[in-house]
Amino acid sequence: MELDERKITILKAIIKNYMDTGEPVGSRTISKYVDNRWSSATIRNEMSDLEEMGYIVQPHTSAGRIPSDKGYRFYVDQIVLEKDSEAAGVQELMIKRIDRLESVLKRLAKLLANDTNYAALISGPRYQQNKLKFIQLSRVDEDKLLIVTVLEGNLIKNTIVHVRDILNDDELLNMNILLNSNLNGLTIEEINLDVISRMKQQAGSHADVVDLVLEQVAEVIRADSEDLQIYTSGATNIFKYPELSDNQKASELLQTLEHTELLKDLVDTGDDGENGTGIQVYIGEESPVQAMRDCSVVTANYELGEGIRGTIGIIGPKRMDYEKVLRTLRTLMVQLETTFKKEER
Amino acid sequence: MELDERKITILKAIIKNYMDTGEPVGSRTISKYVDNRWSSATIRNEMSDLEEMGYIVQPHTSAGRIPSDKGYRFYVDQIVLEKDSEAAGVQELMIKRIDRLESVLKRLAKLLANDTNYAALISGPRYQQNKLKFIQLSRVDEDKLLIVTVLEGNLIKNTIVHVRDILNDDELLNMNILLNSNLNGLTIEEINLDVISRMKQQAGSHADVVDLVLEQVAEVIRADSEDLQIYTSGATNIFKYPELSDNQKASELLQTLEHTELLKDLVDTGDDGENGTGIQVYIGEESPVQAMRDCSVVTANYELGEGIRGTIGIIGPKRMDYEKVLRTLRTLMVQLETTFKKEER
DNA sequence: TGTTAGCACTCATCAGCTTCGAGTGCTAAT
DNA sequence: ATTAGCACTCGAAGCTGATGAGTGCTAACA
Repeated sequence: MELDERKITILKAIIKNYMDTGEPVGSRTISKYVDNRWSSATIRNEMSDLEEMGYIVQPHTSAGRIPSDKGYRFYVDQIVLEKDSEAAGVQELMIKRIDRLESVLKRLAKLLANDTNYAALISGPRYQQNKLKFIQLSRVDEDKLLIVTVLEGNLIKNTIVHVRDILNDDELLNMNILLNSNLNGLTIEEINLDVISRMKQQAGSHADVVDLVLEQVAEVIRADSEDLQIYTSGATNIFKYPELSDNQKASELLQTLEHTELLKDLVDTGDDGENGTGIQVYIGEESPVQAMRDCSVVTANYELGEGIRGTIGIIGPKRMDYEKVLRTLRTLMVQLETTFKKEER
Repeated sequence: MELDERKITILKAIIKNYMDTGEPVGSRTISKYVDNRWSSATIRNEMSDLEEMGYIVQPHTSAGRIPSDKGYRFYVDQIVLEKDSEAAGVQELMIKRIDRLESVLKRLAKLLANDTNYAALISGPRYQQNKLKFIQLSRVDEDKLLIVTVLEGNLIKNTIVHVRDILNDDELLNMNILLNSNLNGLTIEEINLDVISRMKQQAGSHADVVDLVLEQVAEVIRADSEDLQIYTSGATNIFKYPELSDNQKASELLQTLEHTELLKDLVDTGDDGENGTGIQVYIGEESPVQAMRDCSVVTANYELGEGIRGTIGIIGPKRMDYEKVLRTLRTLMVQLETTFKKEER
């Protein structure tokens, strides 16, 4: 059987209606929706066909129809196809003054959740190869040193360590020079025994400080590549959609959103999306996360230059407003990139 | 009417039972619970009295009784009274290696939620008066400076700024000396026009760099005192308690836990608790947060020395295991303090 | 041949009803 | 003062029938 013009019109009408109401939609409703172009009986026949073809399903006999995963998939593909070239509409999303990337991401997730009324998820950037850019030792107390480690991509980490061996100002300056001249531009793999022993030799009586610093630096880099940061926001938005908010499902979904380690499958994809936009849509069972099989998930990969990449995602009911979500995500990508570029200037 | 020995025994039995089951408890149950010391009829008379005195309520006629807020209050006061001197039992709570305070707090919240099966809340420390301890400028790129600001209490903030005016190494060194000699030990209020103009004068041709740095420092300090960090964990634990997990209540509670600004009333109290332990128990309506009127909230204030204070809290059903929660929180305080002291050494 | 009107049928939902059992309050006996 | 007994209450659970939205099928129509 072929998906002819009329079937497509009816299918779209069903999906649109279901998106609005969340209720199964019947043949009479559709008949009215298309200005009685066809009677409910005709619609019924077509619906019967559409069901046979797998685009819609009946939750139970003599209820209206709701779109199946395949139906949504068709709809989404249509949208992506039709609207992709269209200029993204102006959004009122505003990213204000930036302090730390982390706080931006958190705020962004909140904005996104508010704007869409779905749950939002955002992963902190992962850095491909962590090259050391800069190390700075400073004394903050008599016996405490502050180690500031700057990695490629201007990722900054601080550590305070206690030292037994107290350096005077000149020694500290020399130590800084020593560290930077030896370590700058190296990845953690490149800091081998050879480098270390050379540094220790140069450090002379303060070799143990070198040890201490290296240990902390290694720690910092490891910690950074290990735990992927994921922030979520608006998780409770799911209560706005009856089909998700029965206790069993809501509980499961919220628990998943709370335990970010369960979400890493969503942000792990280096995939650029089927159409090169970096945007991916998972409908129902397509989702890699078990608890989201009754939802749709839209993810987008952002890239802030220098190989710093992360993911933004929206989790909502299958009847989510794909058009809006896709539009919002696209706009956001652009905004995030420009804002960040301006910041970096 | 007096709360005699028998009434107390019965009241405790009711509360204990209700804590276990979450169901209203009837006279026969209590009669069995006290090894038939009294018959169900006697218990009924006593329960009638207890109800009249306000310690228990009937959710509806011919249901068993459940403790009222006043009943719980009595119970908690008893526990605090009886067990306060007792040495806190050994806890398996372990705080491992510390990197940043923030991550410790997050992990702590998670631990706490797991351990208790209630929702946990933890507020980052607020610093009473933010004195500048140390400022360090470093060049990270040709035209970018890293400003590391260390506040009293070793709170470290990083900012990267773009500079038009490029300093060479010597100038940078001098700028660092200039900044530190003028600003160290000052609170933000103390950085007045006088100080600023003096610094600009000393900076000579690089006065605009001073402006830039001061602006960022002011920003850092303001941001820090403004937004109180609150982390929550285990919010979905509330689904484990039927009396909290109907859709209406669960949704409201989870939304409140998600919007941390609504929680600040819980952590705002400089109060040390009625008995000087820094622990406070809010039962039902006593809670300052509207959405928690069906819960109990236990908060504890921690102090990491140098006026750095924050709050840890547990949110659970009114029938929470107060004894365990109080014990856990007390132990945690001690652990947090010692771990942190060791870290600071 | 495609479209439509009509009709019998299905099934979720809801209100009203009954039954069941846990639990109470009261009274009279111990 | 305590207890046994009994009538009573009320929520929960199950059943019933009415309602109505929606379907599939058939026969008539253009």
